[in-house]
Amino acid sequence: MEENIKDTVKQILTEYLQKNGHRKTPERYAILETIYSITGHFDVEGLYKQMAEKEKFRVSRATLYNTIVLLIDAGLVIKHQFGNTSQYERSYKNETHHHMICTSCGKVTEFEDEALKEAIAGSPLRNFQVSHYSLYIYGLCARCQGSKRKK
Amino acid sequence: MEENIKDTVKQILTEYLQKNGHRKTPERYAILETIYSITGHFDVEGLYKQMAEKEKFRVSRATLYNTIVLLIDAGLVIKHQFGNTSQYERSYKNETHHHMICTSCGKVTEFEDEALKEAIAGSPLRNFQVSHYSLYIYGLCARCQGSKRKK
DNA sequence: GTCAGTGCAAACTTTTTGCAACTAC
DNA sequence: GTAGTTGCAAAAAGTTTGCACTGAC
Repeated sequence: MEENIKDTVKQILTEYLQKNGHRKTPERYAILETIYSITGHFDVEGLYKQMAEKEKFRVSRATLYNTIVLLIDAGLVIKHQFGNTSQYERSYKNETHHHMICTSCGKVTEFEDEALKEAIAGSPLRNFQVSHYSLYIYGLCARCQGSKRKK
Repeated sequence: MEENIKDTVKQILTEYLQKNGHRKTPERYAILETIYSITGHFDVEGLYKQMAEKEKFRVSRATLYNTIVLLIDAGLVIKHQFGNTSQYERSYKNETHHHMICTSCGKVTEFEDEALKEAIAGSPLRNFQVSHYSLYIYGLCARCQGSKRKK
């Protein structure tokens, strides 16, 4: 299953690169491979470390930034912005989900809600071609409700 | 009406400061006043300029950052994160709304949808005390749909 | 062989922090 | 008088950019 998805997204990347006159560099495939082995969110620093340590492939931060822009444009990655750093996650075959963010400890929890999804999908947007969306719900997580302390 | 709201939020700030043992400095009230004269979103740089130019009050950027944290904690301001800079907006008596963000030109449009609001409010969150939420819908705005160009 | 892509380091931007001066209490 | 606040400047953190080198085509 997982390998299947990786093959598919590589195929999508290949088509995207060809169509846009970009080169099929090993860096791009290695980055895509690594991203699709990460389940949740990641930021550039985390991706950098993971590639340096777990994968044998070392790429520069600049290339990570460049490549992520490509992957977003290719529809393979989406970008989130909570906290100080940009967070990313793979988007192909990744279930749409929502985010609960604790305003005290910063913990991010994902959840799904079919009714909510339908409500958002059914929202009448005039003259706007939706690609994806993000719902962030802020509040206090269970742990922080008792002790309202700031980190 | 507007003045009424400003008086009310100042009152809320006063109570918040007293309860938490903070001082009632003129900077804090001037910042609150300025924020509540801004209708939409703003970032720290914009707030800084507006205070320097339109208001007679000059405060340092450091104080703006410090004060905004207080105001968020007091429930008078909420924070958004689209684009590179943190965006803020006043939250007292400010209608909950959603955001459409154009992935091509970056334009942010606000809209309201009662059904959506109810769906979000009705979403069953276990062990999470909601304070507020943000829905960001990404896609192409009318202008950018024709010419899919990147800025 | 050519030019897009990469790595590196420097530059930039936004936000945080340390510290001396100030002031609300 | 004395902490809490402010302003400034330096530092930190994240991202972008310039440029020489490399390698995909």
